[in-house]
Amino acid sequence: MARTKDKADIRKFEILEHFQQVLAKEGFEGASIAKIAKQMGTHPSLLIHYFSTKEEMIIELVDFILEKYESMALQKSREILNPEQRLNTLLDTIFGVDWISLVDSSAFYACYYLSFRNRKVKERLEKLYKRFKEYLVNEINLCVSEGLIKESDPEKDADFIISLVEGLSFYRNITGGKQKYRELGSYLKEKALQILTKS
Amino acid sequence: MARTKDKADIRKFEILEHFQQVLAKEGFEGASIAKIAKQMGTHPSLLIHYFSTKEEMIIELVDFILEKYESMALQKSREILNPEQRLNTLLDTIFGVDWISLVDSSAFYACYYLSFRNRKVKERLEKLYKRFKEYLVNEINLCVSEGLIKESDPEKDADFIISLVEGLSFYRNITGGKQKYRELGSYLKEKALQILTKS
Amino acid sequence: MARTKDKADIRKFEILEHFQQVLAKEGFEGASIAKIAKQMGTHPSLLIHYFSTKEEMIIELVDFILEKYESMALQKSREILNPEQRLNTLLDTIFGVDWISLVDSSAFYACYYLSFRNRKVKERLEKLYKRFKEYLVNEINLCVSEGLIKESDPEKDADFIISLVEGLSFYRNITGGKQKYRELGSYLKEKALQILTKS
Amino acid sequence: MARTKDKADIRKFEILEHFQQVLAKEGFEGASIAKIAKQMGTHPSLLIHYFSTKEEMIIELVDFILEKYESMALQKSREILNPEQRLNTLLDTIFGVDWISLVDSSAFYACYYLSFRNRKVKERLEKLYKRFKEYLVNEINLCVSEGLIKESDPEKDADFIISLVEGLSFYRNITGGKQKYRELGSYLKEKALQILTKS
DNA sequence: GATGAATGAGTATTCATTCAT
DNA sequence: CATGAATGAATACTCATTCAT
Repeated sequence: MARTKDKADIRKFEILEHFQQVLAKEGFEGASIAKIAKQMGTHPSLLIHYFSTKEEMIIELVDFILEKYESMALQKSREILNPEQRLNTLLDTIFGVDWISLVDSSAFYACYYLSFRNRKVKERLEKLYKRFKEYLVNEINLCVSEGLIKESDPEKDADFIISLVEGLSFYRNITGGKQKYRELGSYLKEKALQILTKS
Repeated sequence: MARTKDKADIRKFEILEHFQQVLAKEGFEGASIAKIAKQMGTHPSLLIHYFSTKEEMIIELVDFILEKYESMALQKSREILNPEQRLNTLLDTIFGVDWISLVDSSAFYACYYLSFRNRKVKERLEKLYKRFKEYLVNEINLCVSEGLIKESDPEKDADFIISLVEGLSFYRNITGGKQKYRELGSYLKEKALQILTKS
Repeated sequence: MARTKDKADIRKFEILEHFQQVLAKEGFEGASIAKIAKQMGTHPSLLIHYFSTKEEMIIELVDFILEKYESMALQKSREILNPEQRLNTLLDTIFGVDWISLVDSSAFYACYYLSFRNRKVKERLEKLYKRFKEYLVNEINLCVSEGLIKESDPEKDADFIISLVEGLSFYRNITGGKQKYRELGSYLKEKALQILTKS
Repeated sequence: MARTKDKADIRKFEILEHFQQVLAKEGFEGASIAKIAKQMGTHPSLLIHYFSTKEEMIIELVDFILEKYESMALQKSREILNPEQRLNTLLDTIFGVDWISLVDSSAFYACYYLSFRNRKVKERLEKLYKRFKEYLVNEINLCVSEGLIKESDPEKDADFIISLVEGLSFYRNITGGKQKYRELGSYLKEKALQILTKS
């Protein structure tokens, strides 16, 4: 019978949304409490009131961003039973435009860059990728047991796929637009499939 | 008999070195002129004397870092004539530990993250990767003409390799130490070779 | 029953008072936020808290000074009905010591000098003198209708009086003390009266 | 047989010219050595080289400006013998546009404002007006002895004229353009003549 | 729960000036 | 005669945070 979200949570959510916006515009150096407050039309002390510290605010923002990143990621393929279709859909998803576009690239790399100096952030990222890898390993094992993939070191192949996906995402911000990204994405997906199935 | 560097250049170089150090320790938000000066044992005004603006200092730092990144990168394979050995050495280099360790990861991703909001930085990164890609395309074409690689879309395969390399570099900072990196690196290199040579 | 001034206004007033003091002592070049704060026994950031910008602080100071200048200026003569007495009192006031001493000369000329480069300040000064002139024109017209002054171009005569008054004020700061000023003031008043009444 | 100006004097002159320009644009607060140097295309240390101190530079600038102000001022009437014409020409000059336009108003009032806090500057201004007054007293006495002016307190009338002239100059910068100034100038001149000659 | 006054350390940059060349 | 490296204090302003209401 509990209210699922109380007022404070809503407020916090609202603040984090604005934080992310300012972060995207101004980078981590420029994303000050004052600016976030200004954009919200409140006073800096309100933000402190809810998070007590900027450090804390940052940590919660990181969670906020990474949760977004993960939440929608691997839904689609879950219900498909045919292993071939299932693998295909999975790869389509992670090499596709939608996923990467989910989270503002800038915000994601802000977290990544932050992880170099902030242990808590680093831990969160590690967990995220650990879960991602586990998921992939599971999927690969499934394909192996179904005979779709003959021989594989699932651990290494999962790493391979993650590397490829992240490389794509990294490279995207350097070499241009959505169209190029889409093309390269489907090329890489093909290669990943080749490697997995040795075909 | 000309002086290769005059006093100012030496000083600037020195300042940029210290800038990079502080950047690695404190991140972009924390790398203030005052801190850099303090670490050098000088006054902030001296840094301004040489760069007049922090913005300018940052741009020169980006050049400084990216030049380092590029300079040593692709030397080794250049003199090897045997195409098979040559390709092998090239891949060893770019998937190896040394290259990526050349530049402090944090500094490199600082540049990358900066490129989201700073056009000049973005342009510099784009150029860097354009040159990298051109180099790879050349090498692939060479292998094709020598019969080592049978069929290839060199443009796309270059993109593939870069993605894989950058993915490795990205992933490295998340999943742990040098040893793991080395293993994953050589696994990815193998896969890259497989894809190129269809073996 | 409303509070006539809330805390912020009181604080602002206090700050402006101190600003004016420092201005008188150190001139515009020397009147830094830090010095004003120091004299108040507070921190520079507090002043910024209330005015957000030095520019804004200056504008409010100008208003502050000019309002002082205008407020007490033309009160005395207002209630006198006899036109001769009334004109006399008016001239006594504006050529007298009290009025000019009201505002620190230095502060007033600081505003004047500032008006050369600051449009807002210029506009405020223009308004001040426009009102002053209108007031004088009215008075002259009154004297004309009462037969005290026979022929006059009220506009030009108002300009004449203002010029004389401001000339006196200007000249005062150059040629010495109160006593001399008082003498010259009453001499000029006499001449002004002569011109107006053609006697 | 001495060179009338050596190189140093020319350089100093050049510097002071630029100083005045910057002063007009930026006010005293903004007229820094660095900016003057920049506008000249030299280095700050050069200015210091010639004036050793900014204080000194300012004093020399004040002399520079006030000399300009005085130099051309009272030339025209000097050679006229007919006393009526002579007085008339004198008044035309000092109430005319040319004189006041000689020196940039802003620069002149910069000196005036500076005199509040700088004794040396104050002394120089006092001398200037003392000479001005002496000159006027002489002229008035001349007119008296020639019968053109019947009764006068030359000292006070000189003060009267100076007040009027300075009032005009002050008022000008507030109420608008050259045309208005010209009109008011000739009106005030007329009044001055009236007062002097009691006509 | 929210506001805003207050603090004090911090920011990039400018200042006049000194010194060595 | 001129340059420019170097200094150190000063500038306006921003920062995260505390506190009282």
